[in-house]
Amino acid sequence: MTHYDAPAIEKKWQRCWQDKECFTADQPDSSAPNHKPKYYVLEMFPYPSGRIHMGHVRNYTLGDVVARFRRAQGFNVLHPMGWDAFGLPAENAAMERGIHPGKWTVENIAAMRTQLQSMGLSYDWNRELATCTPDYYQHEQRMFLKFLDAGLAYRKESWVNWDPVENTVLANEQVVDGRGWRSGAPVERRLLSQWFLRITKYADHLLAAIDGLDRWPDRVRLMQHNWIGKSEGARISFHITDNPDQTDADTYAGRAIEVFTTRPDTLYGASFIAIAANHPLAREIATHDKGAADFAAECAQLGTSEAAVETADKKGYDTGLFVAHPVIDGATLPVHIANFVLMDYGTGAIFGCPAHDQRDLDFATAYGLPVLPVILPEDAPDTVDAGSFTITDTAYTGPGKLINSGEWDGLDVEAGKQAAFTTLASAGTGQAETTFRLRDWGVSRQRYWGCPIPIIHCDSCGAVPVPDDQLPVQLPEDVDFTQPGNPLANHPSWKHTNCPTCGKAAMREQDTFDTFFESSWYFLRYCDPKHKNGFSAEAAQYWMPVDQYIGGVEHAVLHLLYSRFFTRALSEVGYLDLAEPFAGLMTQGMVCHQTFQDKDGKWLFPTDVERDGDNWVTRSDNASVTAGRIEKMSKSKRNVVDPELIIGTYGADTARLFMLSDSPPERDMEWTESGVEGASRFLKKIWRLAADDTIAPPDAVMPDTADSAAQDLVKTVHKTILAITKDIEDFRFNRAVAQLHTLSNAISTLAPDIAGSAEARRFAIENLAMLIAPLTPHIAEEMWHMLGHDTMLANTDWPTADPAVAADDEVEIGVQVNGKLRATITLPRDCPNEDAEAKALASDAVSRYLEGKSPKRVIVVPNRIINVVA
RNA sequence: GCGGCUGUGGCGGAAUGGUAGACGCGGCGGAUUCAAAAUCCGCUCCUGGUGACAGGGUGGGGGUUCAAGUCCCUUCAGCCGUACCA
Repeated sequence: MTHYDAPAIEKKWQRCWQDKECFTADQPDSSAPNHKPKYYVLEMFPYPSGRIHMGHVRNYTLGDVVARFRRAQGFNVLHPMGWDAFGLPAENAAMERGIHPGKWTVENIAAMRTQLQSMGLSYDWNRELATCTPDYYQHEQRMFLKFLDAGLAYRKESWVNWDPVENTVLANEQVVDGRGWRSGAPVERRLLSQWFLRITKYADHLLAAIDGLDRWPDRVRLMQHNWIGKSEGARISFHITDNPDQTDADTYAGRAIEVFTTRPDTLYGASFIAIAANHPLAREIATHDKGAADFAAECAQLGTSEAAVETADKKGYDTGLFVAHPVIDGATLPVHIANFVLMDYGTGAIFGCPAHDQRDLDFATAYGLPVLPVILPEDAPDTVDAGSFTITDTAYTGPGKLINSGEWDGLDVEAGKQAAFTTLASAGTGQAETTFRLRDWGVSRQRYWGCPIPIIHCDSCGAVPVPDDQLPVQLPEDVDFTQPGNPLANHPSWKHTNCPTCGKAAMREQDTFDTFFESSWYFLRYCDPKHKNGFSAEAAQYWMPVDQYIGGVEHAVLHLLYSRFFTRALSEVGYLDLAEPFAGLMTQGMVCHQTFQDKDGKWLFPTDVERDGDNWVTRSDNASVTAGRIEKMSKSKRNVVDPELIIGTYGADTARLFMLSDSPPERDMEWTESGVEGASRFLKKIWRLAADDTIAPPDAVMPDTADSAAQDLVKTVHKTILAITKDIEDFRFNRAVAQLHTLSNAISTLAPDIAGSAEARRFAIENLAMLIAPLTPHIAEEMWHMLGHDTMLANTDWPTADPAVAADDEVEIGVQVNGKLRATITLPRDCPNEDAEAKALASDAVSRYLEGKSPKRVIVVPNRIINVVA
């Protein structure tokens, strides 16, 4: 008996699959109708960082199981792979190591492709794409120009993080505590003119269509729902008053500040107006008010990330201006500039009602503003009324009746809102309005390594699209990363061109697209990867939507929402006719590993340490090591395991099996050495089963005289087929693996010398090979081969089970007395409830607990449980 | 801050509202071996008991139900996202 030689087996079958083109997807052909139903499996394509990591191994193993399973079930499967090849890391490599981003990227792709191929993934490599090639990105230049024609793209000013030392725009992740990550200089907010895609046009559609995404995880649907953030409220105008104490007031008197609120019912409780630091009025005031200017500068240091803005201490600046209360005659409210008001949401201005909004209350407390309750809580004691109800340090946001609110008194919150709409509308100072949290998608990036935006700026003609015959606009190769700023803007000649309209000297747009642009349509390119227009409507119509999309939950909102929008936008401009790109979605958890630190707190690689009894020590010099928390694998904490090392040591099948074994796919998992060993041990075990020469030859038939134990094994096989089929359909791969363990235990414990054993074991091992094939395809093919087949499992149908054989005749069920388990009894399956009840009551344990009394009630759940209520 | 998720033996996890802990890891005991590795068999939630068995148990607190890991309320801890990382 030869031993299980994973590297040799894996290489052999990978070559076989390739030679026989097992995984080439059939393009639909109208002259030869394809009777197989299509199935599109897609994993989120990787950024080519240079080496695959365990997150990739997990992601692509999950996808490969689905692809192989569906192919075995008779689907025409499309399972492609490519490279999300534009992005910041390539530019960082260029700056740090002097290597060209393109060269770096191409080398990384080559290395990672080899690594992926060693995993035995069933990709149709003919469809491979890399987004950094003009062959790919030229299509998005045309898409963008069509969006522009259709009014789906436009230009406006927006804020960026500016590093004054590096002269570059920083990504949010490059801003650490308000400073540039490389320069350490405090960042400034700067306004730049940038391109936007009008995703908000589809806000309602994108929101409503979430209901139809029934094969998406609920949490992702909820996150998208909340991200779009539809809220219905009112827009209210507050007019600035004359104020004798304020010399500037005349400049502003009579002008309106537009406020959006979801709580117009609390208008009587308003005690101030707060506007964003970058609100037009605030910026105007800052031009002549040093205090306002200083405050704006302070706010600008927070950078542009929402988390930074929202977690900052609530601060404000009193402008000295007042506005008239729109409902209370003669009342005025002070106008503050506040750091917690966002210009991007609503109108960039709010009215503060401290009694019923915690943030407003914190602000009012800090700045000595009045707190007037206008909602009396539903559950307030009778002794509390409008006069005595007070708010101290907790705002009340629940339901109740309006108080201190003039003619609205006594209404509930909902009726109060309606009353407010009526009052405001008749006074002409406000109306009902719906706003969305979702903002238009800013696609301009001040970077080199991205798709050039095909626009020419002409002093006379403005922003002019690059004519079709001049597309694609290609990136220049000769760029310099040694000087600060955007290399595309620094390039001596690339940006200079002539205006396509008037012919005068003009400048190219020097920004490139956000890399989410590429990932918003790559799934369409795969449908027809050589097509001159990016893809054909026919191919897209056939393959789309993606039946099963798999990737990290970190993309739950942005990438998925942008892709949903992009598919709609492309349909609007005539590329195809489809709204939703992803019919099914599975979001995988992270791969984690224990962390290790030496006595100086330096992070250590798992390969640097070893166990010494209950402790950990360094391999090199036995120094003691602190074993820390189990965290997401990351380079910075060095708690990484290299997939190539694992595949080299144990084989791809072992790595794949361990990925699928213990944790459910959507949950975080911990990579452990012992887990890998366990997976490896299991594969060696099933290998020995297939290599056993006491099993029957192919085509052997179970003898009529077969022992009942042999028949039980056959039954177990049928049960296992049913269970694993369901488990794979439901993405419960860890359970499928457990079923495989149970089956292999049943095979190995069946005595070899009883009647029917040899035949039953052949039947079981053949099915074991077929069932494990999607998970560990190489060893499955080899076992199939060892069992005497000259076909390939890659071309073999999924096994089917006979439910009648799988069904048990008897069931063992629990008997409870008052909800506590007291006995178990065996009953014929589906026996009448009366029989079940009689047998339960007859059991010793039950009569002991009943103490001769008759039960009050007996609940019989057929084949499940019996509960006797005493 | 806001939005989302997760929490079950020593560990990863299993459990259509119906016998909590399948399966694996680790551990303990045994077989095999000159010995070891590998392999095979048995035991393994906690407490008490020789045992049959009894009691407790799904982050904490409360509730609904004949029955709650599962549903509801509340609270704590950790993780993900937060619009220029991908």
